[in-house]
Amino acid sequence: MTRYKAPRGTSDLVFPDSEKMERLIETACALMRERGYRRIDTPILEDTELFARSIGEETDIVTKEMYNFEDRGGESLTMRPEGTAPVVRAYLERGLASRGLPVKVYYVGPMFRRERPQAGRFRQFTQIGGEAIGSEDPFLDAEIISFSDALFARLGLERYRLLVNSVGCRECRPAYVDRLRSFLEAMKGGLCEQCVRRTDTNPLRVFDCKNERCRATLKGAPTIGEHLCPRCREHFDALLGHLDTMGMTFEVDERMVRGLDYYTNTAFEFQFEGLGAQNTVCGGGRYDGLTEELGGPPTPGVGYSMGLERLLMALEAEGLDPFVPERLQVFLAAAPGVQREPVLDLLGRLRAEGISADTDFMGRGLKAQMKQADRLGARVVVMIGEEELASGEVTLRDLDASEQWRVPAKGLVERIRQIL
RNA sequence: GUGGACGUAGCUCAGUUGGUUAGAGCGCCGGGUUGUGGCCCCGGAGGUCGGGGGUUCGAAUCCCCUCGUUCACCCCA
Repeated sequence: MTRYKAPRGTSDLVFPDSEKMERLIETACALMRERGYRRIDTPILEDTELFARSIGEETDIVTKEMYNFEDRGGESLTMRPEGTAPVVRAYLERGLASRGLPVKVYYVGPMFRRERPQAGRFRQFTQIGGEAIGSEDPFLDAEIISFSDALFARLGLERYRLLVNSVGCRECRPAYVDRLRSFLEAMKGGLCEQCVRRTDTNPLRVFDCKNERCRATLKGAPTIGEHLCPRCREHFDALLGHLDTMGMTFEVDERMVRGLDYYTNTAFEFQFEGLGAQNTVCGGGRYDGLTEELGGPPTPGVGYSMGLERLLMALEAEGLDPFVPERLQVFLAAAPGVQREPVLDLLGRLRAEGISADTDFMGRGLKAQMKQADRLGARVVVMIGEEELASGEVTLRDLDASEQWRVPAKGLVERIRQIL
């Protein structure tokens, strides 16, 4: 056991897992591009204030989960806990609106939250996310939501469900929350200790309580659905209609709340089976007030973010393995005593042709080199020995077919191409 | 932040009521083929038994503390 270990909640991603993640990222990014989204990369560090303002001063993320620190110049910086606020900040700072609305962008990268790790929860995790800024058309909400569905379909995933809800706007939500709060205060006797506490801090959360008595008490609670203003109602109904026509199956879950303050109207989540307690792989929604909160002009926006480690777990849970690792195409094995020059020359020529090639660097015997070739999944081995060199030939072995031939070094590349 | 479970080779794990040089399988290195993989056979390397303290003639094994991992709560991707 070595002295240094990866910090709690972080881990090394080692091959072949690292390659699965790489392929997953490639697949997801390609799908975003197919839908007209362009790539954006924002810094991992941002002003602490950016997150406090956007996510909400009282949220768990801001009050206890952020990695923030004072840098040597005295500024308070934070390692991003999520991707939306930085994107919106960049949208404003870079004047992306002038590139034409809506601005549709996607990002991939690490996010950081200082929580206790558990199944599907890490302190550093990878998200892919997309944001569509500039339109309040519910069709755009539907497009954002349908991305996940399309990605899951491409990966072969099936055991998931989509939950959607409307959390209202800046007018109707506070009114609803007040009404809910007074209901909860009146029914205090029928609630557990935690729910009584939540009545003050985050009343919407009481709907998550598993306690039987609370559930019974909450039967008569006012729902957000009954309290949406006409505008929000219309937006939500239109969204549901669009999801229908897109052929997506979903459940309206009026108890679903998102953990970030900036959401308005649409909120949605994709949950999977078999992932443990952390079963949400993708979450998102609309954030029509966020740009103003950050000092910009009123601009609507919708987005999603997806946890890629969780997505990998979902694949595992469904027994899917869509990413076969790439094989090495050629391994060059030189018999002991053979000069380096002809080996390096051939290696260079193969690589220049775009053929993946590797060779021995351990000074091993031929047998051990063959073993290495096998371990690397090489398709063919080119053996170079004194004899071959003398006659201007090499031995070409097809490891899959277990056949080999003496071939002239001249047409070797062409010959290898035939096998591959 | 709270609670439970668990820490023995790179990995997965054995280790009998505390007893002498701590084991297996896989992996790794080498040999069986002085120029040939995957199967098989043989050999080898590799372990402060998470760390510290205590009990004992003797601790991987019992006790305490500590660190770590893991699962759950809170909350979330």
